[in-house]
Amino acid sequence: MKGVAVENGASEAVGGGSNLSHRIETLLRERILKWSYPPGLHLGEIALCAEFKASRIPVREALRILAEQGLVDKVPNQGCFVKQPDVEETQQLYDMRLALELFVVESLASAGSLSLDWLKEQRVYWEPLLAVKADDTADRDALVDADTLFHFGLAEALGNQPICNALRDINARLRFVRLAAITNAHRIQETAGEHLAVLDALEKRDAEAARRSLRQNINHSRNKVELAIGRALMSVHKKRG
Amino acid sequence: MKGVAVENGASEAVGGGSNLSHRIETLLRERILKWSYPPGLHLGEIALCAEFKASRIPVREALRILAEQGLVDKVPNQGCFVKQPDVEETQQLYDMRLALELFVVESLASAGSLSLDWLKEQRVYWEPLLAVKADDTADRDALVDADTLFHFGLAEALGNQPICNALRDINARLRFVRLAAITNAHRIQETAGEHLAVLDALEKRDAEAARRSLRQNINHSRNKVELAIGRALMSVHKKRG
DNA sequence: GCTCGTGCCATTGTATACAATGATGTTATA
DNA sequence: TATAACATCATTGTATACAATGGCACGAGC
Repeated sequence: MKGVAVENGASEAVGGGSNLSHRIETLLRERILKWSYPPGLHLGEIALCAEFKASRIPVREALRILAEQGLVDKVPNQGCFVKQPDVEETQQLYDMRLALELFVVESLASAGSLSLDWLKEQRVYWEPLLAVKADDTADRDALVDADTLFHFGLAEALGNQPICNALRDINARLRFVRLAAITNAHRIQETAGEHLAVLDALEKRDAEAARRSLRQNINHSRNKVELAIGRALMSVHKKRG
Repeated sequence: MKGVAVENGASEAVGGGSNLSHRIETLLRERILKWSYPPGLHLGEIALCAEFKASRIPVREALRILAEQGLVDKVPNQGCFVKQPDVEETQQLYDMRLALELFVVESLASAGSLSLDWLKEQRVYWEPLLAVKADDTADRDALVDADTLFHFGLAEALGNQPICNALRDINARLRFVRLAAITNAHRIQETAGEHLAVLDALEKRDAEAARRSLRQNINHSRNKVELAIGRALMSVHKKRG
């Protein structure tokens, strides 16, 4: 381990990879996802070079990757801009997620290849949340992570790498919006119920029921997120005006 | 300047994008897909620099993109290698394609949003192929293109950009293998029949039937490709031995 | 004969520099 | 005042150069 002597003013430890490109990429992604860089912000290569005290090469690499993942927009001769939340695109990403996950649960139900340990583990997590109280200030980040683990765990159980990768990418593009997906106690209960329904169906190897429950879950989430994007855009506009 | 005696006579005009990275990327992809670069071939940055008379920067970019698309493997401290056809990965890509396309036809059938023009156009193309003769030396490339257009047309009709992009990527990764998918008259007839069945189901807005026919079509294709990969690998091994 | 250390080399990451392209802003003229 | 030509700047693509890391082979020592 070597001491990382070169760091920017915000000297938070960047867990990221070993090379500078990756560190910059991680930092940028973090700031974009946390809205620390507001949507529409111009990300000039030279400005970023100054900010990270790096040359253009690593910055370019980072921007390229973020552009591929859809977190920044690359306008041909003007530079990069922090992606604006886009309702239509978000809906479409949700649809793609739905497409992949429907297939996943259908396959899992047919194959019955889901480990019982995992099923139990998920049950243990979600069942208590059926009775969550309104004023329960549950850790939202933890909930979002658990939700991710639930969905991602299904995909992993199928063992299809391309599908897992695609879902990971979709998740990255949706995450800064999904923070708003689980907002209140009602939605937490609802989510828990839907997840448990999926688990039940998988255990019974009922593919149709699994598809139905999963579709319900994702569509509910999608609807919440649509509202959240509206709010977020409004707030951004307010800040600008 | 080092006199590296690498002469590629391929001075053909590369239609590709305007920048060097993109041209190199296109050339490399072409050669990999055409098996002009055999699987496992080491693609050293410096060798490629010499070959394309470019500096490392564009070459790196090209290699990176190809690595992302899965056409080359990037081994941490050894460089890039032309991807070996991988039966398991191919199967998984087919599964992912199936996942996306099942959702596409299901949605299209439910929404009934497929243009009648497109339906007719596809019918006109595939119906004659039901009666193709054994010795009919149809243009295989044209058939593969038509097949691609059929499947891609469905996705486009749904208008979901992320799904279209994903399918395009999958196609790129499968293409050098799919050339072997439609091999004989029997399979051509079968394919035509399956496609027409999908079209019928979509016209009747029967989502289940559409899913069934599409699944059949893709699974048949998948099976053929599995055999083709086996043959290809065998041939490569023979050449090596 | 086997194992371990060392030095060389390929790969990789990064920095700096230069050319070209397209956008923007300014000024001069009608 | 409006428009057109021009100057300037930001972005982008590319080249060359240097540092660092890890692998591999060769040779020395046990």
